[in-house]
This record gives sequence, C-alpha cells and structure tokens, in this order.
Amino acid sequence: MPNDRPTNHEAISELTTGRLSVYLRCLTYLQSAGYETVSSGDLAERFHLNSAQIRKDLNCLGEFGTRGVGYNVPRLKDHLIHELGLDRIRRVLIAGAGNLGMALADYGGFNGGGFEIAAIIDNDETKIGRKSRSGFEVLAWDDLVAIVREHRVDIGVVAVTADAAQKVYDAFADAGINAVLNFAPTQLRARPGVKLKSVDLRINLESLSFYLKNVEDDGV
Amino acid sequence: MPNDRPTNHEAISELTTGRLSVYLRCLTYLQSAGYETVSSGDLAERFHLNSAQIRKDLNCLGEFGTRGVGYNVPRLKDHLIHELGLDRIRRVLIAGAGNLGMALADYGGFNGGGFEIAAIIDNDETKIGRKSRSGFEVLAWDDLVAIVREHRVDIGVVAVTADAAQKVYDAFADAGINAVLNFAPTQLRARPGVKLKSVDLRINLESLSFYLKNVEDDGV
DNA sequence: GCATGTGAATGGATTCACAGCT
DNA sequence: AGCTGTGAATCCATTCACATGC
Repeated sequence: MPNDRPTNHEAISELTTGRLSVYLRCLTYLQSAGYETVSSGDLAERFHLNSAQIRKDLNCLGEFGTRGVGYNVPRLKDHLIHELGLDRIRRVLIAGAGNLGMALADYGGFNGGGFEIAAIIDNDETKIGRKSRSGFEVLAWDDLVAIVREHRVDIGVVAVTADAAQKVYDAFADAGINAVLNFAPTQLRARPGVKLKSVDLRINLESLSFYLKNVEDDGV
Repeated sequence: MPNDRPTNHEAISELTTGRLSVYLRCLTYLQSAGYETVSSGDLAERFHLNSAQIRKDLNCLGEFGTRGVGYNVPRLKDHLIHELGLDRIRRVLIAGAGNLGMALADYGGFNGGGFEIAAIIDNDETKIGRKSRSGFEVLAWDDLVAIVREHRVDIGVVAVTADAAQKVYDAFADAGINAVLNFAPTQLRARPGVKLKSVDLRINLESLSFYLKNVEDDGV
C-alpha cells in the first residue's frame, strides 16, 4: 500500500526539479512510442543518465515503481505532470517588446504544453500596438497591474535591457506576480516569495569562449 | 613577486567560470563608475555574493589582490577578459532561422563584446535569402562546411526543433566547430572535444510552475 | 530473478576562520 | 588595521551497493 507518504516539496532541490522535467520529457516520448513500463536502468541507458539518481529523484514524489518490474509509463508521466503543476494553464506576461521578447512570444515552448502568453508589454510608445508574427499585440507598460489582474498572470518574463531589469522585477512583484524568468544580463535582487530564475545568454557564451581559449592555448 | 604561478585551467570548474563572467560584469560597471580598487567584501555586499567565494574564485587565476587593500579594478578586469578568452573575436553561426534563431542574431549580447554573428543557416528553401531585422541574410544549410571555413566560425548555436538538434550538433562537430550552444529542448549526446552547453527554456518554465504549484497548495 | 528504495560512501562546492602580508 | 589567500569544516549532490519486496 504505497503512497500515503506526503510528498515533501520543501526537500526537493532545484537540481532535482530540473531533472524531473527531463524525465517527464523522456516519458512523454516513451509513451508515444508505446511503452507501458520502463526501468530506471532503461531510462538511464537510453537518455544518458544515472539510474541511481533517477530512482532517488522519483522517490522524492513517493513510491511509484514496482520492484522487479520498473515504472508504469503513463502513470508516472501523469504524476510528474501533476507534481510539476503542469495540469493547469500558466499565463505568461512578457515585459520588453524587443527582438528577444517578441521571439519568446512566438516561441513554441511558451505556447502550449501548459503555458500560454497572456500579453507583451513595453513602455516605448512606438512599439505599443505592434503585433508579433503570430499576432500578439504589444500593450502599454502602464497597464501592468490591470493586465495582471485581468489575465490572471502567473509568470513574468523580463526581456528588457540590463539597466531596466530590476525595476521590471520589482513592478512584477508589486503587481502580485510570484514567479519571474529573467533574460537580462544582470544580477537581480530577488524578494522573498517572488521566485526568480535567470537565463544569462552572455554567461553561456563566455563559458564557451573560456573553453575554446584553453584548447587553443593547450594546442600550441 | 606574484604571478609566476601558472593558472591551472583544468582545475577551474564550470560553476567557477560562470561566476568569473559575473565578476567581469561587476568590474566593468565599477570601472565605468570610476573605482580604482575594490575589496572582495565590497563586491560581495554590492552584488549579493559571498566574499570568501570571490577570493577563492579569483585566486584560481593567480594572486591578483593586495592584502590590506583589495583588487585593482582595471587590472583585474583586463585579466579576466584575457582568461575568459574575450580578447579576441568569437564568430557565431546560428542554425535555424525560426523566431528564436532570428531573434538571437539580432540580440545585442551576440553582437559586440567579443562576439559577432558569422551567419544564419537553414534548410528550409522558403527561409533562405530572407533577412533579419538588422540585416543578416539566411544562408543555405548545405553550405555549412564552406561557411565554417570561410568565416572561421568558433561557436555554433542550435536553434532548430528538438528532433533535428542532434543532427545539427553532429554536423557542427564534423565541420570542425568545437563549441556549441543548444536551445532545443532535448538531451543531446556530446562528443569529446566538442563542448556543449544547453539553455532549456522549457525546464526553466516548468521549474517556476513547480514553485507556483507548491505555494498554491501550501496556501490552501 | 530482478528492479526498486535507501543507508552509507564518496566527491564537490561553499563557507568559515585565521595566518600572513601590506 | 585591514584584506587577501587558504587549510579546515560544513554542506549538498551524486554514486555505490545491497536489503527489501514483487
């Protein structure tokens, strides 16, 4: 009789949740390929992961496997969807209608699969009213609070320049948004209760540059 | 007489190099604000970092501080630029002329500061010949090898769909590219010697969703 | 027999705390 | 006096290895 154990969410680390997303993706693929069950060993080999880590990670959510058999693919997948909160729609508001903001609005990953764009906003008069390729209209930055309330925005995306990013984060927080994804290349100061994740393209590029520099230097 | 110590690059972890990029950014700001020296304590307080970690990280590059004083801002900055390999131009090739690829081509972080777009390529006939907002023309995927040689491409960016990503990575590797930045939401298998970094927007969004789910559930 | 679930062992990364230098 | 550089201590994450249960 498994699974009366309450899932301890506090205990699940950021690294683990990232991997849970990966597992969900793997399971979605396996289900579409017709698999009914899968073992941690199969998963590990197929997707270049470590089987012990898979078991540890999945075990955070309660006992879902059957000893001697493995995991039930559709059941585990549904459970992951539920645990990651992907069984409801998350509405995403993008601040900044520059190249990046507009591209994100049209990007597949932000529309579908549990997420949808609520709006794009900008404070540049000349950008307000324009539409993205797939038809999202740029609204006025000043209407932030009304938009958040009306569209029940869950997640704010910061796609503005580095010097404006903190202001946008703070305005999101004041407007009642509790989760923010930042693309500006700067260290933001997060408030308690308003989760911040940053994607810093610049750091990724520089990290590759560092790698290249070392192979170049060692090669001489 | 410091600094005859050879910098041991093998020993510098991925996490550390990421922070070195952050420090470089901080120092660039401080220099523009006219600072001559800065201590690890100042840096830590100002940018919400840990002073011991800053010292450990910087010490990987050799002894650059002065006890009782701190670090010389322009000198340390120049050294970081050199160590990260940012004192030469890195040419970036983008595969995939969809929304994301085109946006990245026009994105500020990919042009300037040591990086420049060499080309965008795609295998969709209807996209070849189009231009991005800032004027980059989409070239033919089939010319990959010639383009890499002619433009001396350093870094390849994967901005195609998940199912095509591995093929693109492998083609990059075969064409002689040694560093790849992947945006496709999939687990790529990397080859030795061809550095891979992945930016998975989907995982970031799902991680925020997980956070929101937990505050919602705990709030009830 | 076979694969999960998990304590124990390992390996890294962060932080502490202070000796040593300016 | 003040701040760096760094061993020691701590914390966290990964991996091992096996008892447990189907």
